[in-house]
Amino acid sequence: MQDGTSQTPGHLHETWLRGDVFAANCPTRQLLDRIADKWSTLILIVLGEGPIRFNALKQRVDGVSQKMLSQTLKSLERDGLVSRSVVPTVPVSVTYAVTPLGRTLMAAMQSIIDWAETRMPEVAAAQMAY
Amino acid sequence: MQDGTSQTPGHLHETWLRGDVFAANCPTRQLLDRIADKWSTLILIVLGEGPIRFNALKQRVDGVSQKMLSQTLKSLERDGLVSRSVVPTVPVSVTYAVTPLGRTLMAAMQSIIDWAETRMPEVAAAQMAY
DNA sequence: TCCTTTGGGTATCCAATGGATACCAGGTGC
DNA sequence: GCACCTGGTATCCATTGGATACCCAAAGGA
Repeated sequence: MQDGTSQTPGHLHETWLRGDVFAANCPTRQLLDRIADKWSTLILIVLGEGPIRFNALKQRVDGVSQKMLSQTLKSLERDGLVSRSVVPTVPVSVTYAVTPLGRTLMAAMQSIIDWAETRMPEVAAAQMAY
Repeated sequence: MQDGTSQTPGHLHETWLRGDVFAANCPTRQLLDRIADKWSTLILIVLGEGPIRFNALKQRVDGVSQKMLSQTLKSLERDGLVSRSVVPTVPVSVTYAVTPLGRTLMAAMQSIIDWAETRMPEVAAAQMAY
């Protein structure tokens, strides 16, 4: 099937302005296609506190299923944001950690987190008023 | 069914710790539940360039369906991030704009956009190498 | 010996979400 | 009368996500 919108027959190649988020080849768009889902960001934030094993991570990220945790970690690993290391204990334990690249992304996400902490009450109020 | 924390969507106690992203009542978590989908952020960014009509917006956000555009705009409006104004031209045109609150969110998102523009090549490279 | 537990998953099934398409209102120009 | 505009809804179907069951291999208990 189509990998999302990555194959848009575009008339956009030469003239793409800064911040052309609408175009499928924009880096912001590509980033969002990767991490703008319910779990990726949460997982990254928890991993930011330090390396953690699969089941511990599952407990910290409230509500995530094993399936989605495994799947999301795989995709974060493929993107070079998270590293996976198998420790041959018994039973085998698997530790996940944020890579240096992932850590730079987390730094950028901090302003979003700060916004949420200061402004979410206003959003909640707006929704009540609606 | 041993988890015991599986669902408490409605009422949240005031005892949430700072940065508890794992808990469902954390503000960051709530923000992500609202805007961490494929279209919300893209739509906000395009709206950030100035007020725009429905169909124009649909053309700028490459690949969005009418259904999702309409739905996402509705939810952004409910959250007080976007305003909707019906202009009685003929045919009726509907203009969407970012509210002041929405604009503060966009400011916070700017660091993510900057990250994407500088670091996405590394992500792409990581994926190739995988 | 068999049974259970433990960590880190997969396999399977089913509900919810997203996308494509068709249709609607209602005013305009042809 | 008919097609066409904008800004949507209604409908159908494919994909995604969640719940649950199961798997592997080794340890530990009865």
